Amino acid sequence: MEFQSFIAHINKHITLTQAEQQLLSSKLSYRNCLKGQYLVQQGEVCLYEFFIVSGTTRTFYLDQSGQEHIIMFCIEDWWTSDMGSFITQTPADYHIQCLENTQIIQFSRELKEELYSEIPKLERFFRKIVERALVASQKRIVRNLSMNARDRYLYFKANYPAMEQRIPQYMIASYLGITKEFLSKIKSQLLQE
Amino acid sequence: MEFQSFIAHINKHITLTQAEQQLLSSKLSYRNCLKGQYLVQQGEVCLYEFFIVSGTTRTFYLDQSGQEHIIMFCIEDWWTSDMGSFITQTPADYHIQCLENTQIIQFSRELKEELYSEIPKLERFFRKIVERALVASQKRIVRNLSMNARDRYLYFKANYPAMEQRIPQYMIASYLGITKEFLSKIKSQLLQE
DNA sequence: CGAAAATTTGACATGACTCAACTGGAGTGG
DNA sequence: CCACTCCAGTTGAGTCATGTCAAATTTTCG
Repeated sequence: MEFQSFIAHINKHITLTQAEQQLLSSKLSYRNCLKGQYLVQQGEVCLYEFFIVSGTTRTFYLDQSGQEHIIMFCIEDWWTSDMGSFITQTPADYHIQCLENTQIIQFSRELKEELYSEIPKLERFFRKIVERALVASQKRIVRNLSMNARDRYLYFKANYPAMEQRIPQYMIASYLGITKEFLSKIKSQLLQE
Repeated sequence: MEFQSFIAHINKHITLTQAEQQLLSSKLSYRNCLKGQYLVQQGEVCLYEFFIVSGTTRTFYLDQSGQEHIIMFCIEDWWTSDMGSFITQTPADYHIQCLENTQIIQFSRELKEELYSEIPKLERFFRKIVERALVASQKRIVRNLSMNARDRYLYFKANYPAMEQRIPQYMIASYLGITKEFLSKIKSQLLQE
């Protein structure tokens, strides 16, 4: 079946009948995005939630002084969106950009409402996904509060080894909340040990 | 009716019938907690989600060096819990403590499952609540990344004026990610302007 | 009133930033 | 295949925001 990986992802959290899987599949479509392409632009209303089938995205905030602050990276099997914008239909706070060619499935509000009414179980699925994301987000706050730059980098390296390869260092620095120069110094210091 | 404020809170997000309101009320009970009391202890499994009827709580992480890092304050009409612990039944990452005498309604996993099956709409309600919390959490990450200590304080003051009165300064400092001494210096500097 | 807790203040230390110069690939075009 | 450019990454000197520690002061509350 075509949307196998997505269905499998859902079945990790709830159990869909064959009929429900069929119904769901019939409403989906893939979209292929190029490296560099924007899925959401800060200031414009975010119309979708995105499930990443393959590829990588970054979500970042551009402040008044033109600096980028990376909130999250997203890889296959994860969801991304500017949720605040999506649920209230107000201008997005963040940009979401593909860092590689990326294949996604996108969910508009209408599609989600339709799915909720036809497969009410999905309400539970999305609740669980958001719960997980909230837990991760709070843990990130704690790390930023309680760890210094060096330890945050070591944590990142240990927990997202795949990302360290695929993502340029200056973006990792931004994600960690430090400058690219300082990350470079941390790395060279770590090598000397 | 007894659980009026709670029912009103729910009705802000979904619409319950009279019968559903009755049913819901019949399953709830208040619990009164004293200032200083812990609702959740780091290291122990968190058994409930809490709705705050009145009072204030803080959620904080105690690191190896014994330092406290405040993740959030909670006041009336909000929810608090260690969600990671609650949903996976693993030891909690955080302490949750009452800063005043606090009246709560607590929801165990069993109660929530029961409610979900009897009032499926609540699935949607909780999804929305968690979505809101996630949006707030991500915004906090961005503020911590993009603003300096002084601006974070001004933001806090402007957006949570009520809390500034009720919460000791050293906790606000911890929430902002700075030391109490430095917050004190920021305040005195602001006064001189 | 008195003790404990919270806040303030000052001297000094340091982690992280800025800026500018330099290095080294990865294209690109002649 | 070389020369050129562009972008990511490195390195170093100087600076700044914030932290540490210790003492003084104020507030809270039994």
